[in-house]
Amino acid sequence: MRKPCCEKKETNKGAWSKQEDQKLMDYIQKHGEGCWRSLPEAAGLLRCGKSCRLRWVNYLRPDLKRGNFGEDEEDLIIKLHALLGNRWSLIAGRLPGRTDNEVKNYWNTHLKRKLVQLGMDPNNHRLGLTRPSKSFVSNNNHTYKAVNSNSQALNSTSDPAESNTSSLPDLNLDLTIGLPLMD
DNA sequence: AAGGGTGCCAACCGCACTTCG
DNA sequence: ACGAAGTGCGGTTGGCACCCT
Repeated sequence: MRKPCCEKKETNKGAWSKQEDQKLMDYIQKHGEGCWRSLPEAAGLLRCGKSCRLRWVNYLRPDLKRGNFGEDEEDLIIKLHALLGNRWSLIAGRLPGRTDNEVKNYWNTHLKRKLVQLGMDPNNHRLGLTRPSKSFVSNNNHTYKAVNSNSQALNSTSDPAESNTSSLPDLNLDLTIGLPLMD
């Protein structure tokens, strides 16, 4: 059994103060990202490394685009979710300035409901169809799993990309991931 | 004005994966 | 090859703000 990351020391929890944000930003500006475990102590923060990373990634990063999602972003999220399921980090990776947490929250609060209103099942993006949450065997003996229920969904014998093509026939998204540019 | 209900979002938790000695 | 440590990801929750009665 693995120890929790912040067991040894007393750490702050809950909302971040402005001072804490400032300390974290100052430290990362000077030293860059990484070494999250040792960062809190080095930066003078009573937080666990995980908490620091989350705060930076989801809130403090300078390239974040705050504010409402545009219609094009909504469309893209819906299409990507149809293809990838709940792979929020992958989906967020296609939306510059958006974080996985933000995309996930937006999906759960807005887009899920929107699809339901349009008569679509948010789990599989099919019109008027719902699948049971557990895996089952379909008529043609393919085993399906609910796309929403876990991250292993794409490993099932019939992945969402394949099973959703009937409702999203014209998608042509380039999902290749490029290597970061080196100097 | 007050209390309850609901929605939203930031943050936490636990697990899986990756890296390193 | 193996185990420990570090990191990332997705699900869930807590709490605040707003709305309705």
